[in-house]
Amino acid sequence: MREVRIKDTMSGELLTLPVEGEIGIYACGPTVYSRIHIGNARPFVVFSLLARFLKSEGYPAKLAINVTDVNDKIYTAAAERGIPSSELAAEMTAAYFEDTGRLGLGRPDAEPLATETIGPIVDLIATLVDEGHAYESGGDVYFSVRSFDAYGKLSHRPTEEMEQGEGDDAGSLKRDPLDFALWKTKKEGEDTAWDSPWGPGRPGWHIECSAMAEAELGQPFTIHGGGSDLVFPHHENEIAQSEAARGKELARIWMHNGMIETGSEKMSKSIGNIFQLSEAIDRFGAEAVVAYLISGHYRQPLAFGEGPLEQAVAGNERLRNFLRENPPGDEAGTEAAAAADRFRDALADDFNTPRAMREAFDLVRAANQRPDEPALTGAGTALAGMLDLVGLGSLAERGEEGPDAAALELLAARNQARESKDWGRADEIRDQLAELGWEVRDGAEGARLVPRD
RNA sequence: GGCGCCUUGGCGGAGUGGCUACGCAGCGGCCUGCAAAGCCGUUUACACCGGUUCGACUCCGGUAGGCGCCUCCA
Repeated sequence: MREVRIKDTMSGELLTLPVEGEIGIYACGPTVYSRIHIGNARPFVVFSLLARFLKSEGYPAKLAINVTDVNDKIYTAAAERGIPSSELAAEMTAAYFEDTGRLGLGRPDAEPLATETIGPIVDLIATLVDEGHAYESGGDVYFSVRSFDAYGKLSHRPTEEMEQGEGDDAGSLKRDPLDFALWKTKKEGEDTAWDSPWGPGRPGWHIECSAMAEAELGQPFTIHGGGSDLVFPHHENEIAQSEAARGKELARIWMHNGMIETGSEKMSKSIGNIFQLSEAIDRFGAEAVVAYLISGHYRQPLAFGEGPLEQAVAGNERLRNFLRENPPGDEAGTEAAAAADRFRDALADDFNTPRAMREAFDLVRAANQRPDEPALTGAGTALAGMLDLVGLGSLAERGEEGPDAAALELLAARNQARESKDWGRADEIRDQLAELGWEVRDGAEGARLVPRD
């Protein structure tokens, strides 16, 4: 079990994960009012792979990624389409599961829905009211920010000059402009509501995460993550709610991923420069999308464009080619094993995926340079193990189907043509094979057929 | 205006006080009937100006430009 360090947003320091007890990880998932874009996919990939790595190191990690399925935006989007908001939310939740499922990374250990956590949400709000950290006003319930002294400790903002709301007209109901809604009374045109001690309504934006995180992971848990745009106000407010209610820390480490940018501007549904995850997978494939998302350090912004995606495709092809020639199986030699070790070291050091990938590519080059080096036997085994850790294990999988009889026949005919040095005929057959989806590679041991993309 | 971050070679993107990141693309070469794959070489990368230092891309200060959050947002 390696010592794993993660940069904590709150303290700005690298903190070491505890070796005792469960590693609870909560990452904020999407609000499902439309299909998710590739920026939304970044935390899903980062935290899924982090949990996978920790488990492989022997840490008892549990990953929870929520779905926020009740929200103003959902009402608005549903009204535009003229369908019930619950129907839109269900549709988009299903789309989210499908789109992220196509990444081939499996599912998080828990994926709670806000609408299925209403009980704990109401209880949490009631506690805050009882403790004097929240108050009812006109059927709404607001959190009293000034009742929580530590407010601002995550985002390091002075409480002066702050004002928040969800674009509604609740201003007059608040005692203080800093306060934010925990519970919103049912309004005209809204088609979902739950009973509560303050009348029918629905949760505010931040409270659902506090409740779901506690329900799934207890409090405190180890890592709370999400996009860097959630630091304020979302995560700041989660801290205020949870810590004011329970009198103890919410999470030990705050881990935030950087934004994906198009033309140096962040990808955002409200800006409209979005690229849907499903579209990216359709065009470049899941492996390329995953490779792209781990091509930069999780905390840094990542440039988006066709170039980077195409580069990911090409890089994957290099790895796949190597694995075709060096299929996993043999036990890894010392040098190959050392590369795998450094790969894991990089991941243990603030989850540095680009540095880890360097080890993968370095290993490929070394093994290609010195194919007879004993220390590099089993390089394919080592490489496949590394790639599996970052969700690219499929690069090691052999094509599901070998060449069919027709292709083999053509290949044999081409071999004959080559023997008689009938190059024209040989090239002609090569073109025919290409049309059948096979690329011919002539090597020392004869010609091979490799599936074309 | 407040808080924080960034500026690396054609592109993406790591990293370190003195040593080739890596990948993609281009160019040249090796191999090859040709091609593919692979290998080698290559295009003198670290925004600018000062400072600290024997030595800075890597630390400090400033300048310019850019970004994020402060309103919904991964």
